[in-house]
Amino acid sequence: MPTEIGWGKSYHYPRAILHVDGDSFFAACEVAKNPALKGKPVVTGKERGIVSAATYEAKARGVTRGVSLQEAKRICPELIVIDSDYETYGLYSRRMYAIMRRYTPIVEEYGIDECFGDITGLKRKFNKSYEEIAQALQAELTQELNITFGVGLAPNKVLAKVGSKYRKPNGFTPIPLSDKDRFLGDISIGSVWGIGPQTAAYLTGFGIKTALDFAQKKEWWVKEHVNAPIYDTWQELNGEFVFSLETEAKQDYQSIQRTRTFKPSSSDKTFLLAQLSKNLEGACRKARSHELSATTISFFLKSQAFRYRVCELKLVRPTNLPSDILPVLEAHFASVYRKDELYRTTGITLGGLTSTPQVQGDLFSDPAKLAGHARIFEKVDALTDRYGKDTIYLASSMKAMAEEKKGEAHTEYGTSASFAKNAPQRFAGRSMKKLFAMPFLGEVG
DNA sequence: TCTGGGGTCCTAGGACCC
DNA sequence: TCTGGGGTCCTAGGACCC
Repeated sequence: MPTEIGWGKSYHYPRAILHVDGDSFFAACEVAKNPALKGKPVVTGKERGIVSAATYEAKARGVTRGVSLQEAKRICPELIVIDSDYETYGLYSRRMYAIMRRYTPIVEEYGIDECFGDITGLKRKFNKSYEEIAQALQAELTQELNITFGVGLAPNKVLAKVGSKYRKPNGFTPIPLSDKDRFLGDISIGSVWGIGPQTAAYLTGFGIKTALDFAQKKEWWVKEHVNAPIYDTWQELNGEFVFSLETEAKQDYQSIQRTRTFKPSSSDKTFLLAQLSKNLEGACRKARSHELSATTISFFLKSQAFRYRVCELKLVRPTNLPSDILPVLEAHFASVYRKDELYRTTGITLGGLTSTPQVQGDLFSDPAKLAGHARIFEKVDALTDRYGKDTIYLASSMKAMAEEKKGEAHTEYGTSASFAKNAPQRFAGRSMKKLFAMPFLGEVG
């Protein structure tokens, strides 16, 4: 076994994987951005009405993630509540990735507040042990970003994840192969990366309570009782390197989703359609900003009892314009709507994304009209970029905006429910799942 | 954690074909 | 007319992640 010099005991890592995870990242970014907040109980998530992230000062007073702001204020009256600022978080995120890249080019940008790095074989280059490299990285992150990070060092991603969350905040936990069982015995099966509530409950049924219990199961047993991804997780808990690092910065989306939850719940059809219209606007805007077009859409209503009713459709040609999709959505709304049910959430997903073709349309649609719509939404995007979101929105979204925009001036533009007047008949006789949306476009304005 | 929003991937089972 | 066996593709939905 190779030995390492310079950091207490010598440990062997067949592969040296780092995982870095920001402590209370969103809240920490706010404090880093505005040092006057240092030492104070701060939470983010004002716009959502629940706590997204809380500083340790807030946590010390009993504020936890996910509680309503009302409740949080009650627990901690001096609490400072801030709107989420994803632009800033993204900025800090990129700086975190950049610092990791000083040590290795093999970096996976896994999430806004975390990343993996592979430093296998770099001891000579830095003239340091793996542990020392990890600690140097951690120190640089803290110094330069004014945010603390949990750091894990292990032979693979699953174990590195165990390490980064083992001690908080500002923890560093190396998990060498020879020592891993000591750590795995401490953590519940459900807190292993990749094992969610369902799988945890299933495994607990076999008496598996800790990560160690699971790791020690025989391979034949594991193969027989769990699916492939969980089997891979089992292998990593046993020190194998299975999950490789995805170093390509993810650019393309498989799908784009927008959802809205409202209180109180509603069964008002017009209101729900307006919410979906907002969802659609947002999703299409994002698609346009990435030059993507959808070939399928699905939308849903979620009831108070968290029951989903979903409708999925294929589009006859790729598009990223709400004016194309809205009529289709309206035409099929009835398939998910029950008037005696209260709904809490609406949502829409654009799927089958392809890069937007230069010239949209097919043989049967009017190219001039299509180009006109495209131009209108270019203008909409420009206005939105300049003056902010919700500067301008579809008339069909108005009822959704009414509550949020009380008294504020705003602009509306055309495209209304009348688009879809003839739509239902066009689909007569076809089964729900096999419907194809038709490119019926109406006038704008 | 009585529950916000945005994603990805896996798999069973049906449709269709030879 | 009834019967085999096997492959591929797609979809629906489950499960998980941050």
